[in-house]
Amino acid sequence: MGHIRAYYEQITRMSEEEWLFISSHFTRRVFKKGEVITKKGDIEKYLSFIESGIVRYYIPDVENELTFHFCFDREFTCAYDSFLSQNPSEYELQALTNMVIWCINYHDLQKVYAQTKVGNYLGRFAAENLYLAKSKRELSLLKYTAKQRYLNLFDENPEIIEKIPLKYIASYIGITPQGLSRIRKQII
Amino acid sequence: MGHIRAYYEQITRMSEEEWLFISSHFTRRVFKKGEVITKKGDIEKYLSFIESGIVRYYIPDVENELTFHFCFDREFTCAYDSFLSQNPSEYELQALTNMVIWCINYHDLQKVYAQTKVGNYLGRFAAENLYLAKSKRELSLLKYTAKQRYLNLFDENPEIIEKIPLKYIASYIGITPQGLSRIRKQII
DNA sequence: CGCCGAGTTGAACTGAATCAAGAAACGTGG
DNA sequence: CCACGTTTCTTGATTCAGTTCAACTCGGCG
Repeated sequence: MGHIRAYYEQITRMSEEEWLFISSHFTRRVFKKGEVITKKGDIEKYLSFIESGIVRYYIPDVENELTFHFCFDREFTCAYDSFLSQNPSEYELQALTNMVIWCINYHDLQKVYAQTKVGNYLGRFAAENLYLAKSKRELSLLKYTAKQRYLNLFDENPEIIEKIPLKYIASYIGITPQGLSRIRKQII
Repeated sequence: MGHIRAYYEQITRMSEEEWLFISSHFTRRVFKKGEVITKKGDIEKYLSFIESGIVRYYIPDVENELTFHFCFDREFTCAYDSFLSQNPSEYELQALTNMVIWCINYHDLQKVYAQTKVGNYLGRFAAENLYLAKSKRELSLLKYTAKQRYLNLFDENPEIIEKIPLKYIASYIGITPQGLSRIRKQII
């Protein structure tokens, strides 16, 4: 659980007391490669910190499943839309590898927000950064061709290209697996 | 300024004292149609509430200006990326109509966050909702064709279609003005 | 060994871009 | 209030990025 503390310390100082209060609400969970962490239609119960593993975010659909995000080691992961609104999720989270995560449930997090100043600050900071990341992605989708988006992934997040099956990457950058296969051929 | 209070009251209750503290930091500003509110390269000083008027968000470029957002009456408006990070803005805000806005500057907002519980809550709430809106837009860009995105605008935000020049709408849904003109012809 | 899913490749097709030109609407000054 | 220039919108012809459908290769695994 030290990884969570290290993560928080990058953002703001926190007293021992605050850390004990916050950390007491996290519990450990384990998932196998391929398992679904959060199902479409369920209400997201947990905000989770990834100790190890990779998560894929996708909208399931018999014909045309849509992958739109990945999370890695030492990041928080969550079906935020559902978690924030406490409505059923429109998408799913799947473990792409075996995983270990640390979870805090919705009500405990509300307690942290209500009872610690630092919790509230961290919550706002997290939401702001999620917003900034999505803004960047919006511009990427509007501004660049699929080929350019793929090349940008190399620079910004090579981990995605190294560790994730092509078909999911294709969906993530908004094209078909065949389309991405052709783009790759052009590049080499 | 009553509109701001009404807006806040939709989100959470607030004491008279808190309201007086918060509202004392807002100042009134006026812009003429076509004026630039926040310039690219400048650091965003203000978070602003729109009393009346329409704002366009865009990345200026001699060749290919990119419009990616609009704000209307009784919404907050801001170059958030710049405001949150206090780095120079990569985009601009322009008044599409004559406007009246109420502004709070960065340092005063930090005071509000530091000194009122309700301010912090409102800040987190705002960031979370900005995130949710961008998430929705991400999916719209990945999932639908330009034609479908245009039709969705009718349902979700007809104000945009009624009040905003076609060339900006085209950019917003990710196509050229010529492209949108053709799509329109198909629909009628 | 044979099966299955992931990735590649080819051919025909499509949505949207680009280039170019004309029509309509808009704003400003006389 | 009209006339003129500018901007916005439309339309046509051509090009291009990426899709779709289909067939094939490759590697992992029971």
